[in-house]
Amino acid sequence: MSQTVDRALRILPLLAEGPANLEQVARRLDVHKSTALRLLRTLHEHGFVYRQQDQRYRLGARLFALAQQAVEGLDIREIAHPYLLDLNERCGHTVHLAVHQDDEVLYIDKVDSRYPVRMYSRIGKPVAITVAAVAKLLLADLPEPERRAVAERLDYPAYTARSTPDAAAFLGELAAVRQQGWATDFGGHEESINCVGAPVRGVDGRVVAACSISAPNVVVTADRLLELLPLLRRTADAISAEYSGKPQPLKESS
Amino acid sequence: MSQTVDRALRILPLLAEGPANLEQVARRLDVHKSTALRLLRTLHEHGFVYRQQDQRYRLGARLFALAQQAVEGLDIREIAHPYLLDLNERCGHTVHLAVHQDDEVLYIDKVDSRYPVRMYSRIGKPVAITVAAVAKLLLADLPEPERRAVAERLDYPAYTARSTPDAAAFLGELAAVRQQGWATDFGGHEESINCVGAPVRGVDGRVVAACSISAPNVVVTADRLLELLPLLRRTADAISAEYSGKPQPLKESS
DNA sequence: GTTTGTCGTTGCAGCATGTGCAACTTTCAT
DNA sequence: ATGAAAGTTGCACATGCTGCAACGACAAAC
Repeated sequence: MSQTVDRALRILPLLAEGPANLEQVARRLDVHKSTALRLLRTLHEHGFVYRQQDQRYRLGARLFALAQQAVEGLDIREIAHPYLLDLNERCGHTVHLAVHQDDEVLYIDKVDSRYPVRMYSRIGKPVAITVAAVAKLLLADLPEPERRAVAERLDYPAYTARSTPDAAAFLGELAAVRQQGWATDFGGHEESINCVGAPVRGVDGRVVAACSISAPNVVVTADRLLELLPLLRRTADAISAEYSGKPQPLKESS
Repeated sequence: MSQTVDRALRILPLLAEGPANLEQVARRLDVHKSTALRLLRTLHEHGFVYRQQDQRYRLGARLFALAQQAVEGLDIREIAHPYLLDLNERCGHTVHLAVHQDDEVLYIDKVDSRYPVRMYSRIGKPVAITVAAVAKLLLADLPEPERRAVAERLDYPAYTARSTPDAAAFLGELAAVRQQGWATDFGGHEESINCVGAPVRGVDGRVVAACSISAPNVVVTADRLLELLPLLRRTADAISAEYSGKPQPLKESS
């Protein structure tokens, strides 16, 4: 739309390929040297471009700083919330969003079931880390040594007969979860409550959060709950896309 | 320099603080709404800016992708080389540059001593990982569980009486190195050779490489070698700065 | 030491391009 | 329904961007 800005922005991906001097930039933009010079100067003043000793231009630190600041400033909860509402709208069950921090997995958002039977959980409350689907997803993404270290640090309370018994079993389960890209908790925390979860990933592919659908046996069986998996995964992927700033996440596709 | 581009670029840090709508952007740029709209559209077309459901603008994925690509494309060796030459020029000793990969620490560049007595090392050769100063620097920066895992995987050959004896000693040394920001190897590999090293860091502060000065006892004592530490650290910091694309790394200051 | 070539930089005239305005549309709250 | 608030469009004007050509700096070639 704006010719000048358009040209300036085209310089950046060009420099991302590797350093380039003024003439190369001018040629690839198909503009006069002096024009390229002015654009580069402007980019330089803003720190987006940097000039190394041999006078060639490179991408500058500002770019990295910006990207980092933007990532830090992102609030998953804010972004995810409308999607969680929508998911709850479609399936009717309780929906959770959780993140990992300091050896704990915390619920940071929740949309209650529309059915009269609710499950006990609270925003800000640590989840049962050894059994919850969201916890498995978040821990499964850790690098191997750290995953093992955490697993060995944890206690394994026998909430039910189906609770994860020990670190070895937990690590095995994490490997499976990592592999398949989703997780379940069938009565591992409370005998009558089942749960499926899917990961939310950031730009770099790392799992930054996990969301889940939970429902008691009396409302849906585990099998029926699993049928919601595609919907859940689509939702998680949509949140990931928006969180990563992916283009065209607009719902209007006509 | 270029008004249009300048305005467009000022939008980015503004959005890094958090999402903003058209009017807010226009107000902060002190331009008419329609002007801001055109700039945002151009940024949008290039993927630098992204529009979330509530119509507010955010930084887009392109920015992250660019930053990442730029980082990957950076060749430490190419950037560091002139600094290593300069360092060698000033101190006269052998200078090394090393990186960490796959449980090994490799020399990737070397400038030979000006003294007749050379030390044995080759570019591309794995260093003695349990004793070398550069290895300590690179491993000390790993997250705790991984550091421990690596330390326990290693063998601890007794090259000399002063070689690191076992994993516990190594981890202790790594902790100290991490703390002080530099490392030494006094006769741990070859009885008569000493070495000081300093880390090169990337934008995010992580250690991406390490450089060192090595010299045999017959040329300088360990004490004299340590006097070169400030020079070495300045060099490493200069490489870090350029590698991170920091502004004004031009030697002309006046 | 001069010449030649390459590349970055500057000043300027002309007009393409970006600007602000005002009117229109859309969205949302009341 | 009605109004306000925010986004969008078309247009006339002149700002500020463009390309040119000339200059300067530097290095290589002879």
